[in-house]
Amino acid sequence: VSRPFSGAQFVGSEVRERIEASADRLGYRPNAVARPLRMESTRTLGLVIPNVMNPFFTAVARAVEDAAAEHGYSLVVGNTDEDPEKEVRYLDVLLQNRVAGLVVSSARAASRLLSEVERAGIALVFVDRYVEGVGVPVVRADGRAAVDRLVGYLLDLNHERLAIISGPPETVSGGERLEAFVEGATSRGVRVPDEYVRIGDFRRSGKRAMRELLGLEEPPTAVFAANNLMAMGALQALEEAGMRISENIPFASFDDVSWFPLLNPPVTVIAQPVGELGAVGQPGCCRRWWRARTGRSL
Amino acid sequence: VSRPFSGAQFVGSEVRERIEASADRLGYRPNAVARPLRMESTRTLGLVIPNVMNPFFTAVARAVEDAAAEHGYSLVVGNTDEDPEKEVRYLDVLLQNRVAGLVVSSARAASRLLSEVERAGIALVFVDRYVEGVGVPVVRADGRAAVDRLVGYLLDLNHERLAIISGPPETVSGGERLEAFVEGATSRGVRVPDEYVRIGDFRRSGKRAMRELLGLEEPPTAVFAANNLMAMGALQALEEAGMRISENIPFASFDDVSWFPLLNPPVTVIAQPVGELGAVGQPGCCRRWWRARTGRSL
DNA sequence: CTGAAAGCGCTTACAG
DNA sequence: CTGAAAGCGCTTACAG
Repeated sequence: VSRPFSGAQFVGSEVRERIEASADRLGYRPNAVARPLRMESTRTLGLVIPNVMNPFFTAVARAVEDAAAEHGYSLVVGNTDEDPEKEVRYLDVLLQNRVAGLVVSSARAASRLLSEVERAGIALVFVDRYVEGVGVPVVRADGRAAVDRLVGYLLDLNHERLAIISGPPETVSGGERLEAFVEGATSRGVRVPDEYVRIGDFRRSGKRAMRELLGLEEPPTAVFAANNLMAMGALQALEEAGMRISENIPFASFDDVSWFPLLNPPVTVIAQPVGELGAVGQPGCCRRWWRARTGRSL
Repeated sequence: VSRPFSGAQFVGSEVRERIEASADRLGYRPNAVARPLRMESTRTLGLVIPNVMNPFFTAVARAVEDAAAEHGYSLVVGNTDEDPEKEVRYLDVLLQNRVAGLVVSSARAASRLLSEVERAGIALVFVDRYVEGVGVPVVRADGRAAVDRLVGYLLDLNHERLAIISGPPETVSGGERLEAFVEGATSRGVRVPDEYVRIGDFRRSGKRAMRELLGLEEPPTAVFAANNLMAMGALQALEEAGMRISENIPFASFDDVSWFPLLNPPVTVIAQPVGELGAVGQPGCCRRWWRARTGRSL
């Protein structure tokens, strides 16, 4: 009975018809749970991210789900809230469920489990953030060049007092963007003083950071937020201070967000090509993504 | 060997220790795929929504995932793009995978499959949109009272030319909001002329609708968009026309969005308590959600 | 081409 | 308390 359902096996047309008729009549639906037990491989993928509510990861989730569905895979999603413990828990459940592959944006503490994943030979890809020492492909846009160009752009606008609301420098994206920002300025002969560098958390910290910047004796004349959430907090602080973006302070953000254009004048943005994410590893893709190979290749 | 792993069965402590030691040494991880084959019930839930990128559904996805995780369930997500065919495909895959339960915001064409789900005794709940004739609990905020209050608010502001960018009237939310809007005005002695009622699609249509409204000989003095996406389009159109929200045209939206407060002056909003969604059906919850019982109870 | 059978990794009566 | 065994629904050699 199984044969007509499991692809092109040898089945006579008479038998096939008889089986299909009965199946229809009985409302039979193959049990996808039993199959992998025999096949040793599920058609399920896991996505572990800090939080879908972050627009960047919303887009990631959509892109990954699309790509998964296209290939007949289901996507299980887990939100870690940057909590290493939750990350471990999700990974463990996913491994117990024998997912065929894993897309992870790691809170970077689960390296033990992740090495295990690697050893188990389960397909694993990092998005955006990765864990040092786990030899696995990373899919992320390299922001260096973009940040550098942004700095040039701001300086061309005659804003010499450049401030950055940075992510944690010990994270890959945080460090990279901060470094590129400071170096971009320095290389153009502009110093970024320490008080113009506010270290944030990539989350809620943007508001406080912007307040602090506005409270300085000599506030900056342009501000760059290193991701979308901090940008949003910073914009709130500006709003509260009664300042217009870009009229008073030109404002730039890493990560685009659908509503930035609605602000007047709009925020300057470094957009990551998130929609293409799902397609990475497929033919013809993707010049704009950086595929770091710290080990195994994609 | 199974016993120590599957809850409080009778196992001697000596045997238990021996087993656990070996398990540790061998890196054994129970196979969660094999279990339901015997148990007849997975610990997986399915969420089928139009699109996670819609902020309302992003919040739904997060709330449902949280609730699922809390109870030890995994969440599989599918985006239908309002395409009934995709909806059927997702539901079919989910059924094949024998999910324990299903949370669906339906594109309303899959009623055949949904009835099947119902018959199969799989837990099924609709969020926001439901399918007529499928006797299943619906979780949604009833917008009637809120829309009515909004209309009162706008009229109190002396805006008599009220326009609505409505969703499809044949959808539950679309019809309900449109009706409440028109009746709210009428009951207060204000007529809403036909040209102030633009029927949209709950998606991209907001922009065109707002353009049309602005192009009228006598444009409205206040506009209400019946969901977040159309609101966004409408705001774009306002922006393009060089108009400030609320200074020129007070603008209201169904669904809150995190960035509305950043607009100046902010959009008036009818917020749905999405965060509570995951908690519905749990003790002490939720006065603000409407649990329609078209049949079986939650 | 087709039927009968083994086995994937669990859970759970069943006997001891 | 513990071991041996059946059976969940598939897939896939194997023999006919």
